[in-house]
Formats: sequence, C-alpha cells, structure tokens
Amino acid sequence: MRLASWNVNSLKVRLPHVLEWLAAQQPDVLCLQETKLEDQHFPLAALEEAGYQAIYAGQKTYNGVAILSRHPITEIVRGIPDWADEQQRALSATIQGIRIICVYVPNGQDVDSDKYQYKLRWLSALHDWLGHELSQHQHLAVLGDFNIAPYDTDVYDAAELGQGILVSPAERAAFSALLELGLEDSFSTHTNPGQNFTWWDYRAGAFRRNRGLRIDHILLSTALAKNSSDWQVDTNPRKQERPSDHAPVMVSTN
DNA sequence: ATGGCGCGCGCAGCGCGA
Repeated sequence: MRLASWNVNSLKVRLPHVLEWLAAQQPDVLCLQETKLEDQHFPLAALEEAGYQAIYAGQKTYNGVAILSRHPITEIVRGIPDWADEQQRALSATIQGIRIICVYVPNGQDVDSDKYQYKLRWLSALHDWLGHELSQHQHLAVLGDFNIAPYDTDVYDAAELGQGILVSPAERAAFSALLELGLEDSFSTHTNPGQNFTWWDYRAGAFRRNRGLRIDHILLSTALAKNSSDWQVDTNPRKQERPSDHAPVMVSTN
C-alpha cells in the first residue's frame, strides 16, 4: 500500500494538481488537508473518474480534510470522537485492514495567542484518541499536516525561528508524546540525514532558496512500520504554477 | 526580510496560514 498526505490549500484551486499527481504516483490512499470546501461542493465525480473513492469532512473557507482511496472505505469517523470541535480537522476510516487517520493540526498563529492554546488542547485530544485507536488497531497510520517541525534539522534556520510556533518546546513535546504511544515517524525510519522539507513560504523566494520546514508527517504503528519502506516527499507539484505551499509526502507499507 | 504570497470572501481589503 502506498499511503500519502498533502495539504492542498484549497481543493477547488488545486484539483488539477491533485488529479495529475494521482495519475503520476498512483497512491492507494491520499489524505488531504485544507480542502476549504463545504461537502456539497466536494469534487467527487472528478476523483471517481480518476479511480478514487472519497470521504470528506469540510467547511466553508477554512480547514477541511478528506481521504481518497482506490480500495473500499469502511468505519468512517469524522472529527475526534467525544471531543467537540467546530473546525473540520480529523477524519478516519479503515482501508485494506489499515486504520487511516487524516489530521490537520491547528497552526497556532503565535505562542501568545488563544489559537496556540487551542493547538495544544487539540494535540492532547489527538493523543488520547490515538491511544485508544492503537489499542483497537494493530495496523494504524496517522497522516497529515501536523504544523510541528520535530527537530532543528527539520527547519531551514533554527536560530531564526527561535521558540516560535511550529518549533516551540511544548509542540515538540506533544509530537514526541504521540510517538511514545507506539508510533514511528516514517521519515526517521527511512530517510538519510539531511533536510527534507514539506512546506515552503510563498514569500521571499523561499522554495527557490529551499528555506522550508518538515511539518507534514506519516506516523505508523509499530506493526505497520516493520514492513514499510521508501518515505518520499515529491517537490514536483511545488514547482508548478499556482502550487500549494505544501508538497505531498508518501510511504509504502506491506 | 512575516510589510513582500496566496487563499476565501466578495468586490475592498481583511483574516488567516506557517
């Protein structure tokens, strides 16, 4: 199974890129974030034409997540169970025996903001939920935009970013706590040392200068990680006209 | 070099992302 994740920053605008990427890479599963579409506007027909089933939890203007799959999708759950959240940031389902969890972790805006506190609460709720899910599903994958760069090697300039959002100690501790549940960061498992960014600011030529961050992740349960291989980030979509600011990431499992 | 880009909304300019 090839599992992938991509923050598309508007599925309406990025649909041609998504269709092109699906045709080129043929993932079994693609988790999307920031679809920014209400469910009645989801481009289901075009994706089905491309050979993908889809489930989605969207809202107007902001957020929104979806899971595309070439295989049957069952046990669909919207949001984090028993945790009230008006923002559409989580969607899960079982595909080919793998529990797939698609997440769009809040950005946080600034460490002094209410949005940052919401981000930490959201991560805590995610932690508790994943603990339960891991007790139910041996083969589990969490894919998405985590808005956390786990290590200084995951940022273009650690000194410049300081202890702001995306790299603050509390966010990194929350990320580590997810791994301690029994999840492996598939990047760490398979990639040689070096920078493999997944996001670059639209401004100031950040992509051209490779001033990016690694904030999109694929976490695999121990049993699933054992037979996984080939973590990749595909920077080709980021080079196109009107790209998403994120690049898709993917990993293979058996 | 976070004032600089790109998105949605909605028709001007703002909130937001990371």
